[in-house]
Amino acid sequence: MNDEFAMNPERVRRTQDTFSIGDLAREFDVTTRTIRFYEDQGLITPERRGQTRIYKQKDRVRLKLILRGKRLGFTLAETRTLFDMYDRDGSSVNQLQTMLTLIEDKKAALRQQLEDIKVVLHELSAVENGCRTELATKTSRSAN
Amino acid sequence: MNDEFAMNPERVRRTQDTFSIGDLAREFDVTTRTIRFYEDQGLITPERRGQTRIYKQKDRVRLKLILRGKRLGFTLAETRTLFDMYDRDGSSVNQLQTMLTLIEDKKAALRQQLEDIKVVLHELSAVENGCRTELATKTSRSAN
DNA sequence: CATGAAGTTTACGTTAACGTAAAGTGCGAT
DNA sequence: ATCGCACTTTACGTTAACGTAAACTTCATG
Repeated sequence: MNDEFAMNPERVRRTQDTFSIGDLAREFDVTTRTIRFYEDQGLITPERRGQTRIYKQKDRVRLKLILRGKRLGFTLAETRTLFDMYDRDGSSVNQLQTMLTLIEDKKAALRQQLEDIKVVLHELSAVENGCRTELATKTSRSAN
Repeated sequence: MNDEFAMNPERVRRTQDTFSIGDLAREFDVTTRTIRFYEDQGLITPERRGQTRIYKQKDRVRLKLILRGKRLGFTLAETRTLFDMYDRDGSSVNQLQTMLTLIEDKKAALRQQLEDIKVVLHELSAVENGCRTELATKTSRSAN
């Protein structure tokens, strides 16, 4: 009914199959420097056409995963470990278990952080009350 | 009744009035390097007897305050600002208000962090569930 | 053909709070 | 006199994830 949803590959290009570094930078709102850095760290390995990097869907997905991992608190090294496992054995049970372990660790660390923050918030409130009290004293003294 | 609680200054020394850098390091469980670093940053200014640093109660209190500030998420620079204000005007209302502002900022940041952590914890749980589901699939397949 | 946008490499800079190594001084005790 | 320990200074190293600058190439377009 709507041409926008036609699946005919001759008439509608739903997905690009290659991307420039700039394309990805714009799409994911990161700098090209960042993307090259990820390559440096062995997280992405785009093809080359001469000097120029050619990114394919696989690379795009990886970038998305890296960014997602970051949001979840994974270091680049951790994400790379996961990628490496996937590369060595795409359907590894081991890999999934490693991921689960990693997730558990992160969750434990975050729960600890959460507790710490709560404690510090209370301490800050205590100090705040102390300040207000002292401030009131000084203000009333100067008002006398 | 107990000599340990006698207040006669001739017989019982309740408080030291000077400390070596090692004394303080031990008491607060920091390295001497740390204490010298604080001095470098202008947070403490002990006297000298030749080369040797002589710390007095004032310095000890400051160190305690620095460490407390750290626990509360204050940077050394922020703590220094507070100290500077105190040094210029020991009973400054302004100084208390600065402190209150700082505290409010920290609290706001922490509350934000708290929310972020909660979100990430949920996201992690979601990914975790995804992993478990996939793992179950693979396991059952290999069991068949 | 010149220009400008986008791409490339190399490599040092950033932030915070120290760690660590190197090399020397001071002093009480043996 | 010589240990040995505590103390001193100076200055580079650490961590993570890029930022930034310099200097160059490639390509499409006017």
